[in-house]
Amino acid sequence: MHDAIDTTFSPLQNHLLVALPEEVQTRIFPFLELEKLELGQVIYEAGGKLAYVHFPVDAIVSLLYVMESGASAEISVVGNEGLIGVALFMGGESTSSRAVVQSAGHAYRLKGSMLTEEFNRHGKLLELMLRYTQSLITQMAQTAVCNRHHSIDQQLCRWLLLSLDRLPDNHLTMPQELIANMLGVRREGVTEAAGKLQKLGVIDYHRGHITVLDRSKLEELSCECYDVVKTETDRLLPYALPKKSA
Amino acid sequence: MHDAIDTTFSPLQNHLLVALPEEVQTRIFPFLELEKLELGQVIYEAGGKLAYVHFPVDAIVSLLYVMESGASAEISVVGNEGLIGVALFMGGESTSSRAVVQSAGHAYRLKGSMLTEEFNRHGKLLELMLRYTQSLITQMAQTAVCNRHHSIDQQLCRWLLLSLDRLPDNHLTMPQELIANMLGVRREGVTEAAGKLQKLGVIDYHRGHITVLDRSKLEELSCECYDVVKTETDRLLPYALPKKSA
DNA sequence: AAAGTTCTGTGCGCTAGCGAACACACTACT
DNA sequence: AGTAGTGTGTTCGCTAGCGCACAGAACTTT
Repeated sequence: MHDAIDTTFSPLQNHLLVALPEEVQTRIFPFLELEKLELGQVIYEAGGKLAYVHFPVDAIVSLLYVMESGASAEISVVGNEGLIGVALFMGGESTSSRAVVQSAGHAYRLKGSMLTEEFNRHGKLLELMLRYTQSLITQMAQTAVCNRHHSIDQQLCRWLLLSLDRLPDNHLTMPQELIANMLGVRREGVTEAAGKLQKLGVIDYHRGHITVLDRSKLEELSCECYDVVKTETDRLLPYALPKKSA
Repeated sequence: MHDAIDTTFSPLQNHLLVALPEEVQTRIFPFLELEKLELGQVIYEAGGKLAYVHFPVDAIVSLLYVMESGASAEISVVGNEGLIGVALFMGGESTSSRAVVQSAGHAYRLKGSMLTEEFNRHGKLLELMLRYTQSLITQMAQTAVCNRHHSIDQQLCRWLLLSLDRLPDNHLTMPQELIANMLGVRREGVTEAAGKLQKLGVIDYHRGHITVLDRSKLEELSCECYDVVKTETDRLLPYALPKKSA
């Protein structure tokens, strides 16, 4: 699919890792393990003890809450701007949500004990992790509001944009059924909303392959939620703005 | 209503403050200022820089998101188990939500600089704040899911229970209009849901005065969300379980 | 080429919640 | 006692989204 995709990866492709001072990098980089993440793979289960934190490089991971009834909803999205497993350093060691791979790719994982050790040095890593956590909080809060007030059409746009920002290209592989799980709506609802976008020439959708054709139109059709999250994330994590800083 | 309610307050009535080691208490308690909080008072505005953190003793504060359209939704509730203003130590200094007093009462406030100074000593206070923040995250995530999947009836029960847990008695002063703002629904929707509860003898509702008569019934009628949040909060903040630990 | 699987489109009846409009409280003021 | 104000109950038509059921299209397997 890609020509360059199977070249070597580097931890520097993750915005948090690249922003660490060299001293910290030399301490923890040797312990990073590259892991391949398949679509749908569960990185950790709700309530389970976290053994690792994951720093995505080209994968996208969703924090998903699954209810007793089986109904689900996405709480937030994580790409190479962040990490999966904040509960580890926040002190809880587990979360009530599940982490699922939304777009296949790769991530570096680090043993929980290694991370907390560095965290407890109370240096730049702590500061970065906390700022990232706040951006996560913003995203979750916005998701709550969006779930309450906005239409499926708008939410789909928001979701596509959030995914797009974390993707190397404008192409996403994911059947409508899974998108429906993320948004917490019926598959048919997604079919309809995606159909509209298709008709407008904003996206191209074929059997689980979405290509975004008109990004600005997408932003226009989305609710304010995308913008709020984006702006706040950029404010909190300024280093993540340029493509690379290394 | 209470005989003891207008006696002097103490910072020890806040579960976070009471859990601090004595050494930290002697450092920061002299700087705590007792503040009276009126119903509807805005403690901080969305996007505004935070000057203080607030530790409620007998007040309840809601983190509320207000959209461009004016529609709103509650993100989480804070009582004497927590504090208002986590963004201060998380590094963001501001939030996209507003903090509104949901139940009048009192809180101790502490200058932001005082808090961050103590936070940066990287002791027990840091640990407590982070654990509390994670419980906030859990609550926000659950709110997002609840907004997506549960009926107004269920959500009202959840909301009442969360408020009840943070209240000295089983009585709450708040018109349906404001509850509607919190839940992000129409006032009429609340009227209907509250009417049902009234008919079932679960609550007594008269012109903004709610008295909970049958708490266990309320738990039964609520969605799973209340329980999830409660359990997780108790797990993360075990010191908050008994009445006092000092 | 045939058969099976996965993904998408469509149609239909149903309900929760919305928006608006209004009548009736109960409280407070003067 | 009267009047204004605030909180509550109710009604009615409307729409978004649900649950279900099925048809067809596009890939996969053999």
